[in-house]
Amino acid sequence: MSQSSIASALRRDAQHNRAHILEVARQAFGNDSVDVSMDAIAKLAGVGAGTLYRHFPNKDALLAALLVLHYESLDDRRVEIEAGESDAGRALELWVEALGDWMLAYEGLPEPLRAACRVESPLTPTCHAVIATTERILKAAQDEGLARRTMTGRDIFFGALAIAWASGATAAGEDTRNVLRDVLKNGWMEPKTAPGGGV
Amino acid sequence: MSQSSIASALRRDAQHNRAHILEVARQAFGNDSVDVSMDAIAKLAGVGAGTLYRHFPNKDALLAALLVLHYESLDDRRVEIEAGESDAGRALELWVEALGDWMLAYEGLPEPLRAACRVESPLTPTCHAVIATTERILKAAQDEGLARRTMTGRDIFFGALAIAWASGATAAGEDTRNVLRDVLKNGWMEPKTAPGGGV
DNA sequence: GGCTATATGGAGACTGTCTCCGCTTCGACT
DNA sequence: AGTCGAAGCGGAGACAGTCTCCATATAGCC
Repeated sequence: MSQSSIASALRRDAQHNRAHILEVARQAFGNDSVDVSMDAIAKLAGVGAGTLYRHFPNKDALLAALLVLHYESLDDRRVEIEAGESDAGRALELWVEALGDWMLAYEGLPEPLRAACRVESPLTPTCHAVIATTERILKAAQDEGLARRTMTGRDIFFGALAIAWASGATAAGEDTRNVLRDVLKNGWMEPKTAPGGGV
Repeated sequence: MSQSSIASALRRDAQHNRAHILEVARQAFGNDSVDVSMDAIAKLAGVGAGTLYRHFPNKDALLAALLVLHYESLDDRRVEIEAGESDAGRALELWVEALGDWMLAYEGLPEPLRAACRVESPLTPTCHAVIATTERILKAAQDEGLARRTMTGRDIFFGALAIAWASGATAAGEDTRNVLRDVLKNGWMEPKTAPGGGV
């Protein structure tokens, strides 16, 4: 009874529909890509388009709701990394890896994420949260001299996003993905010896 | 008269229309982005949609025709670089810079370019040509020990493309673009002293 | 000037996002 | 249990984009 106010704000049938739509969308986006049409999702969920749009006013909102769920597991991973890894440099490395996987939870996801960083969208808050976390983990590494101060959390976020976009979910760019990840890593790592080319 | 066989294969009015459409499209894509609709371009050019599609069977084909023109100036730049720069490492650097500009000739261009690398499209040949050139310039740098052998021309192409995509044409990511470009550069440069993190 | 291959333009098929609104159903109150 | 208003539902259809089809118009060779 004393659930959250959100739960009680929705009639029980609506709650069920909402959850069902999310589950169906998760599978549809996961099996194919975010290109699956809203109408198709409505049909798969056995509801009318109106119902779908009542719960999620546009496609980004649906994606955002799905991503918030995913974000929770990303945050769990963050806690895990921060707890288990005392080396701030290694922690950053693990975090960026987790970040890459998160961004590719659904094929085609990088595009709306990028858009959300430019114009307000339902995905925007999640993006900002991820950037802030990246910033924090980066700073810890910087404070220990394990990462250059030339980069910001935002830079790393965009770097990871760009790599996710370029390599996509298809296997086509497996090698390229690994190489670019390595390039990004080298990019933030503090050179052990002489400074390379600065900004 | 003894122009190319292409010219004589088209009636004069068709030649004129084709050229006019190209010019209009160039301006439209340049002022706004590649999102300008085909219908809008047809209207701007004062022709029917049928005429537009007769000359360019789909949007990618139109983009490809435009890009081929741009590719010529990119190739001029390549010749210029190769002639004027004896340092193979510096040549690579200049080439990647030119590459970045070329990829952002029109806002939104990176997306179709990436798609063309995965599935056949009118843009595919141009992409392959650019990758091959990058490979060649990279190899020259590698042979002089100025670039790591861990990267391929394809990797650098995708790296540049990813950066172009992430920073877009809008000014929003000016800093990020520069930082990422630097990261990419550091990524291919042979470390002067001790080897950093390997693959 | 006549004729035919070539070219044209725009209606409309198709697909996708999203809105609107008449009808249904839940569930609180009696 | 029965009533009833608010919450929810579904799907027709508005709108925008890509691209096709074909009746009509035109260039340019005779």
